[in-house]
Amino acid sequence: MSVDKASEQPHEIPQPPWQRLPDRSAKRRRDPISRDAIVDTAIRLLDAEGLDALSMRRIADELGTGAASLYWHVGSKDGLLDLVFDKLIGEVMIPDPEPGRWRQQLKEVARSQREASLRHPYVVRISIGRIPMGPNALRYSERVLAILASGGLPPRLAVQGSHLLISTVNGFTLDETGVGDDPTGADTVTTQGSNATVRAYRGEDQGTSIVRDYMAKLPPQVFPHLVAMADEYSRADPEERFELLIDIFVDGLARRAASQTGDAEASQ
Amino acid sequence: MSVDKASEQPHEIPQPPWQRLPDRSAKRRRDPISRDAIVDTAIRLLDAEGLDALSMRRIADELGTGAASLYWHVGSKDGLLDLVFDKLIGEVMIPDPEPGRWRQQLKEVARSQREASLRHPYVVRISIGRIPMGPNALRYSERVLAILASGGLPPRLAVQGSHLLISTVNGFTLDETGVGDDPTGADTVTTQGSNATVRAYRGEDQGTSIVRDYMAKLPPQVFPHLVAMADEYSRADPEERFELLIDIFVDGLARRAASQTGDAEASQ
DNA sequence: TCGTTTCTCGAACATCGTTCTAGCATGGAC
DNA sequence: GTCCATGCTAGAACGATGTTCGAGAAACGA
Repeated sequence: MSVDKASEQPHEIPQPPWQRLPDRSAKRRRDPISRDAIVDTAIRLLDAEGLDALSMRRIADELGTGAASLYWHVGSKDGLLDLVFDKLIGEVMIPDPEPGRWRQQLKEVARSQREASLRHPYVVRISIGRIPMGPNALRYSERVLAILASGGLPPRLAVQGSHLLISTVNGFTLDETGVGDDPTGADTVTTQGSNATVRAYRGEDQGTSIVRDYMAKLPPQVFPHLVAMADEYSRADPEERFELLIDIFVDGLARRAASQTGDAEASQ
Repeated sequence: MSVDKASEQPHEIPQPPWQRLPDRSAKRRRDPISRDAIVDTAIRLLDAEGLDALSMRRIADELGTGAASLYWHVGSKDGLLDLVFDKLIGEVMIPDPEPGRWRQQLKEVARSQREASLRHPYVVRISIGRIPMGPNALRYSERVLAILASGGLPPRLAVQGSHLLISTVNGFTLDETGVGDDPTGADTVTTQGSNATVRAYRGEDQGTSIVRDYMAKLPPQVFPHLVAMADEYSRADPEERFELLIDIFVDGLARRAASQTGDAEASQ
C-alpha cells in the first residue's frame, strides 16, 4: 500500500485554463508568510477550533501579521479553502492496484477517506461546491480509476463507480461529522415552539439517550415503528453501519461488472 | 401512494424536553407577520436567490417589516432554518407499505427525496448539523421504517438501512446541487496559482466541456486512466448514476435481509 | 544607483446576525 | 370606561466578518 502523499506537484501538470494569478513560487523573502504557511495554519486552526471559528483575521493573528496580507497569497478565503481542501484530499491513502484484490482495495480507500474526514470533521462541508481538480484530487481520481480498471470494470461503470464511491462516503461522514462541529465542545441544544430539530448534541451518551428518550415517549399509535425501534436507534453503531454500506456498495458494483463483462472476475 | 403532506402536526406529539420558547400559536393580530409567513418567505427567497443571498434583513424587507421583528417569532436565523428544513422534508413522498413491493417503494422514496433536493438545491446544506426531529422528519422516519418492516427486515437492519438511505441520497444530491447554488446564474470560475479547484461552473455544457478539455490535456504518462476516460466523464449521466446507486443499495439491502432471515422475501 | 516588481498592512467599507429598548396595540379585569 | 399586562413591532446600535484601497517598505535586475 504505497502512500504517495506528494505535496510536491509534478511539473507535468499544465496550467489550468481558468487560472488567474501568476505563479507565486516561494522565492524571495526569508521566512515570513508564504502560501503554504497560511494553508498549514488554517488547517491547524480548523482542527482545533472548527469551521465556524476560522476567519482571515484569526489566521493572520496566528501568523503575526494583518489580515490584508493574506490576500496577496491566497486571493480570497474561498481560494484558501480550495487549497486546504486539496491538501486534505492528499491524506487519503490509495493503494497501487492488485487486480485480484480490487474489491478489498476499494473498501480500503473508502475507510481511508472516512478516517480523513473524521480527522478533519469540516472537510466534507468545505468540499461542497468545489469540483476537485487540484493536484491531489487528480491523483485521487487517477488512482481510484486504476483500481477499478484493474478489476476489469468497463470504463463507464468505472467512472460512475468512482463518482459514487466519493459521494457515498461523503454522505455517510456528513451526518457523522455534521453534528458537533465545534471541537471545544461548547455545543448547545436549542429549539423553538412546538417544532423540534435537535441541534448539535455532544458526548454521544447524553445525545443519543436524549433522542432515544424522546423517541420512546412518542405516541405509539402514530409512530409505532419509531417507538418500537427506539432502542435500536440508540444502539446504532457507525462502524458497523459503515462496513455494511461499503459492503453493499462494492458488492453491488462487482455484480454489475460481472453481468456486463463475461463474468470471470466477479468472484474475488 | 398516499402523500400525507400534513403541515398540521398531530397534537399527540409531546413537547420535546429541550424546548425553550413558549407556544406561540397564531392568535391575535389580523394578518401581519407570522411564523409560517416567515418560513414561507424564506423558502421562496431561497428558491429564487440561493442560500448565500438569504439574510434576515432580506426576509424582513420582503415582509415589509424590520429584521428585529423576525426574532420574536423564530428566535434566530438558525432556528428559522430548522423550520425551513422540516417543512421541506414534508415534501418527500413516502407511500403506504405494500409488503410485496418494498424494494420498489424504497426506490420511490429515494427518487422523491432527490427530486425535493433538486427543487431546493440548498436543502442538503441546510440539513447539515441538524438532527431531524421535527414533526415532518418524524413522519419521514416512521414511514420509511414501515416500508422496511413490511419487507421483513430485522429491526437492526431496518434502522441501519433507513439511516443509510438518507445519507446515501444526500451524498449523491450534495455534489449534484453543491455546484451552482446561485439560481441567478452568476457563477464564476476562479482559481489561483498552480492549484486548481474549479468553482461553480454552470450551464452544464461549458462546465463539463471545460473540465473534459482540461482532463484531456493532462499528461497521459501521469494520469493514464483519467485521460483515457475523459470522454466518459463528460458523458456521465446523473440520472443513470442515481438509478445505479439506488439499484445497488436496495438490492444489497434485500440480499442482507434474505441472508439474515430464512430467505423467503428476498425475491421481489 | 535607479526603477520595477514583490510584498506588507493599517484603515476603511459594506454586510451580516443579533440585542436593546422604547413604543404601540390589543384583550381581559374591574 | 379605565387600566394594566401581554403580545408584538421596529429603529438604532454592537461586534464580527470578508474584502478593497493605497501608501509604503524591501529586494532584485540593470
